[in-house]
Amino acid sequence: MKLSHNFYSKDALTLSKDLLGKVLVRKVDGQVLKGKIVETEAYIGAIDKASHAYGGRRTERIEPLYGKGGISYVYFIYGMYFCFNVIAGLKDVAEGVLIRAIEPIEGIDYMSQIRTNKKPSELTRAQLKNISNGPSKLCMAMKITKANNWEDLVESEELYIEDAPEISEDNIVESKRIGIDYAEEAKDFLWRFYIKDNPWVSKK
DNA sequence: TCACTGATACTCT
DNA sequence: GAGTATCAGTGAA
Repeated sequence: MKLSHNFYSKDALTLSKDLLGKVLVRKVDGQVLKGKIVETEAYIGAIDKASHAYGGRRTERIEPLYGKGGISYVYFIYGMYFCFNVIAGLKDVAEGVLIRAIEPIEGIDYMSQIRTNKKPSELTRAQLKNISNGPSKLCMAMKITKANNWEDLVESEELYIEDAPEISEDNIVESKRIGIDYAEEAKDFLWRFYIKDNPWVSKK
């Protein structure tokens, strides 16, 4: 079942944990691609130097962050890559959750084709994980681009998140976030969450 | 398996 | 013009 607006109407930290184990669904080119969310990061604009919206900054690029919960925010980074975020909270509150890694469930053949031009059976274990164990990798695997920016995950039929059994607290690991060394004290916030012992997590 | 580094283009100052 | 919420390739063990 597709998650409702209600699910997203909470703060980013809670949503980050709640999203673990849920299933990201992408329909593209007549294919159905599904992946279990295994790693997330919270970004809270008001207090977080690592957030694009820190200190109330508001530009056209980050405008989706201020939108209502449940819309997508896809941004371009390092000249080559996309990252996919889910917006949390209410309108005009800049909170979001970065999806860092997924575990492919359905459409693996197609994702493998996109990423390596080979069938999954031809890949080594390492290559198989490499399909989606990182924020930009999962975007490539699922063909998420800037065209999917500002998409409503509750209304859309091409990009949404399905409900799945909750992950127990015991299996959620909190950790420091990644790739934000410039953010001073904010880089030490334990705002990254991942599913314990899941091989698809980008970094332990 | 791990550490290091270049690629690359979009956004804000 | 500078900086960036990253990745793939390389080389050494």
